[in-house]
Amino acid sequence: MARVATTVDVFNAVAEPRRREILDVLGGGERPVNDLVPLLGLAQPQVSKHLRVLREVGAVDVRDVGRQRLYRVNGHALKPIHDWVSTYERSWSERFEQLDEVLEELKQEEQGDGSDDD
Amino acid sequence: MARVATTVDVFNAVAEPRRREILDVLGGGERPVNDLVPLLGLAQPQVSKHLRVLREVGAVDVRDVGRQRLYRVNGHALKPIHDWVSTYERSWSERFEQLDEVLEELKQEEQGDGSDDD
DNA sequence: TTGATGTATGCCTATATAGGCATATAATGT
DNA sequence: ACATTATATGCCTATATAGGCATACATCAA
Repeated sequence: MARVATTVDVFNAVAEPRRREILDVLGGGERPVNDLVPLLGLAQPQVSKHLRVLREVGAVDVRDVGRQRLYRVNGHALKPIHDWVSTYERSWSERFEQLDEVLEELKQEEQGDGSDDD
Repeated sequence: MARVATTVDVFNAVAEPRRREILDVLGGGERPVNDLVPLLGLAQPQVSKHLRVLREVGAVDVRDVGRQRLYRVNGHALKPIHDWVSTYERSWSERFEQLDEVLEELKQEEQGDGSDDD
C-alpha cells in the first residue's frame, strides 16, 4: 500500500518539495503556468500536474485570462498544517519555555504545600 | 520517480497520517512500542517501522529501559514545517488581516499624496 | 540453559506517484 | 479556416513505501 492521496491530504500534497516551491513562488503574486516552468526547471506538463494537485487540496486558486491561467496561493488550505504543528511549538519557542518555567515553579510551590491530589 | 525519502524530509515523514497519530500520542508522554500497537490498530512491526522513520528525521527520541524502548516526541524536528507554513499565516490570521488593513490605508494615503515611487 | 516478552528487521506485494513525452484542448490572431 | 500560443491530459516507466507476515535480536526470569 502507499499513502493517503496527495489530492486529498494537504500534508501529503505539500510533502513534495516542488509543490512547496510552487507555493513559495506564487506567494509573490499571481502567475501563469509558463512563468513557473523556467523557475522550477521542470517541463510544462509536470508543472501543470503539480498545480492540479495543489488545486485539488485547495492550496491554489485559478483565474482565466485569455489563454493564460493565473494561479495564486490560497493559504487557508495550509491552516490544518499550521494548527497541527503548532501543538509542538512548545519544544522550540522561548515564549513557551518561559511558560513552562513558571508552571514548574507553581508546581514546586504546591508540593511544598503538602497537597498531593494528582 | 517517487519523492524525497520519508527518512530524509520531515515534511514527507509527517505526511503519513499514522505517523502524525504516533506523534500525537507521544505528545502525551513517553511510551513503549507496545502501547502504541492497540492505540493505532496496527501490527507491532509496522509501528516499529513508523517509529524508525520518525527517529531518522529526528522527530522522536528513544530511551532503553529493560527490554522496552521508550519513545518520546522531539518537537524541534517539526520547526521547519512550522516556519514554512507560518509564512502563509497571513491568509487566515485576524492579526495579519488587521495589519493588512492598516497597510492598505497607508497606501491609499500615499497615493492621495501624489507620490508614485512604487 | 530454556522460555517468555519486547522490539526490530527482512522479504513480499500492491499501490501511489514523479517525471518523460506525445498529444489533446482552448483561446487568439491572420 | 489555419497557425500559434498556453495549458491540460494520457500513457509509460521507475521507484518509494505501507502493510502482512515470519523471524531475528535483546533482555529478563526461573
